[in-house]
Amino acid sequence: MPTVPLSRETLLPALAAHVLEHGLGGASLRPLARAAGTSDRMLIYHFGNKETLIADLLGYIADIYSAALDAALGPQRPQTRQECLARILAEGRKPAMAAFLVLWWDIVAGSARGLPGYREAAQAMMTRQLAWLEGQMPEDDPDPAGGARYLMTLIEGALMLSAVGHGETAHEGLLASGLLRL
Amino acid sequence: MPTVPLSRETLLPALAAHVLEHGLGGASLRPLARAAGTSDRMLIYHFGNKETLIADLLGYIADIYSAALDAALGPQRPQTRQECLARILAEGRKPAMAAFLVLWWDIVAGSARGLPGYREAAQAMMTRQLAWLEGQMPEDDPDPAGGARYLMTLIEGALMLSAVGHGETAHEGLLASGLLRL
DNA sequence: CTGTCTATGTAGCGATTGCTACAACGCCAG
DNA sequence: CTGGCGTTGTAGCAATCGCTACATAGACAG
Repeated sequence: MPTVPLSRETLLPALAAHVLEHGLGGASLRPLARAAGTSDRMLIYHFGNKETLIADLLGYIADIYSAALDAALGPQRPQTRQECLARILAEGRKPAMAAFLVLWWDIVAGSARGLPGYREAAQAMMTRQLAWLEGQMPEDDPDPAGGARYLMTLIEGALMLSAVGHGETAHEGLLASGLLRL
Repeated sequence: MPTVPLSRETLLPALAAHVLEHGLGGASLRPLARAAGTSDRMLIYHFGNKETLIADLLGYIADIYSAALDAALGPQRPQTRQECLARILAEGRKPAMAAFLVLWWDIVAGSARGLPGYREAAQAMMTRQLAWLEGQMPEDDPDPAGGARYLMTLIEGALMLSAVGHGETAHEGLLASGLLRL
């Protein structure tokens, strides 16, 4: 079999798969290299140092996240905000999203702490998600921009509460808001 | 000067101060010990191993967080949900909360990843915050329990968006929700 | 053929990791 | 006085960390 040439681009998918499974915190060069079928020596050679490797990796992950979002998006718009919210929450409950979400909180934590590259990647993902959400707002919505931001705030809050075992709290809150029907 | 005896209880405040400044990710025994004026040797002696040290530390942090919440709570109740939300958001913007929030995202990430002790601590803090929020709901509120959960979801969403540089998005969303006045 | 440039393997550096073996200290019971 | 018990210091372990020096191999230009 022909061996593909190593480069940033060919390495990034395997690296992304590794951090999706094992997280960013414990991501050290040798395990990352093993996952990509190469050596720590070559990771440094191609990326210069670990910091830019992680930054590049986060950028790549932001890209594939956007692509996944586009793929998951059906062409049909919801008729109401309630339907829009319910559809997105259902998306977040899919098993394929679970690994992404776990990694997401690593990125949020890194962003809050100011680690290089984290905030840019997190911001890019949120910007993309916001644009997607705006496009998903009902056609007759009186304030699609504001509504999308409102839904976004609720969604992220619900995700966070779920991450700490308070999913039920978020669910009850959404019910009380009238945006979720029983 | 009399040296205070070392124990879990006397060590935890110094350890908490250290992780508040430097985070949980890079918290290793020797720096922790230095911050507490002792040695890694003694940390293991008193806590058994690092895992239970971190778990105990998270429990302690959850406690001081609750105490800080109680201290910040004025006896007067807000008259409206809007006032309640505004007051809490203002609380979250205080500089003293900044270090706490950075650490908080570490805890959320650990909880999402299933690290031992993280979910319990995060859940405890959220439970406490929810109880506090319920007590803060206006006296004539038609649904204090649901309203508190609704506000909580919005608040946590706003905090998360702020952590990734989308504070403006959350602000506009809250304005659109009608819960925040200009 | 020769030189140069890119890509890669091998080996190792000094630092740090969580943790432990061993000895010594002070205390209090007998 | 003695012996055990709880506490602490010193030293060190094997493993891992990010990174580098050095040699080598192949491709390609002159």
